[in-house]
Amino acid sequence: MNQHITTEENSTTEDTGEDTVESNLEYQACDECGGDLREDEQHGEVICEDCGLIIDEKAIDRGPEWRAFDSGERESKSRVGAPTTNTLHDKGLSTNISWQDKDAYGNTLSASQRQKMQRLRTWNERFRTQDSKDRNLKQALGEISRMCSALGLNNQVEETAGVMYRRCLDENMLPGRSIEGMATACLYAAARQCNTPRSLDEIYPVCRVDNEKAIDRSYRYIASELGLEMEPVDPRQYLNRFINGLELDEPQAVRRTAEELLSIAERENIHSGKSPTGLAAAAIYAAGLLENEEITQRKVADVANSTEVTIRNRYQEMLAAADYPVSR
DNA sequence: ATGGTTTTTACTGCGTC
DNA sequence: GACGCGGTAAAAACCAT
Repeated sequence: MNQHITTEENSTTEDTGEDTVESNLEYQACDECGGDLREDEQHGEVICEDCGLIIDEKAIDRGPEWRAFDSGERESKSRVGAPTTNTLHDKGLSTNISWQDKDAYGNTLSASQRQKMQRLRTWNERFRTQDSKDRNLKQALGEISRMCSALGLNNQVEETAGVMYRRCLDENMLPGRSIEGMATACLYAAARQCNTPRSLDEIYPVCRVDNEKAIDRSYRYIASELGLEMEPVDPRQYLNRFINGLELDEPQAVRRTAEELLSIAERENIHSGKSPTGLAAAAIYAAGLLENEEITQRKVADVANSTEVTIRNRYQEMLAAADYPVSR
């Protein structure tokens, strides 16, 4: 049984997000060529349909759109209360007292009322995070949220990571492990499952875990304990991001060629056992050669967190497998 | 723990600008 | 001389067993 954890039911952007995003994008045009923009939700990127320029890597959570224009929509969109979210430790269901000292009409409160509200806030906060699990969860979700922002990962990843962490907590997997480590591991797994992988090398600098291996260990633990069936990362998922990190004249040509090379590599079975980032880097470098782009091994290695040696080995194998150089 | 594989580190020589 | 590239050897990391 393939137990992919997703949060489709609870995703706040699920049913309304798509049309909303599409209609928003209609009004925007690509800076480079003026083409239409398309949101690649899988990769959390906004891409120009024509030239493929990535306009925005960090998907913005545009939040729920609660408008309904006919009875059908009203039916499908109707909810009781606010949407629940796994990014808050109580799923956003608890009382929240505004920090502003305003009443419902926006009028400023009197001094005594202000004092009263302050006391209520204090107590509300105490009840909200009453037991240790809640406090634990609150901290973990805060960490996950922070790291998601730092890494430019979208809300779906945050939700998924949140669900995973909850499961870890429910299954009593936390004792003896650090909250930060498990939260980071959940995020790593979630990013992979949402097809927006980030390598451990990328995650490590933004997390608050002091050793990189601990994350890896926790990740494996989670994956096996929760029965996640994690497939190896597809190197193609790194292409856009890495290419974007290089300043190229024809990024799209390079991307297409690199994609092709990776597909061939996959077909010829020279990819298994090799690091996905290294493969992606080598494909980009090789594509650069074929497309007459000036890309140095050093630069690709840098954006891909790999090394020149690895790129050399991989790209030669790939070109050989592809029977290149064939000029095109 | 162990052995096989892959990646990284460090160093070298070569050609070019 | 700096730079990009290719190769190598040895260390380190990784992975299945």
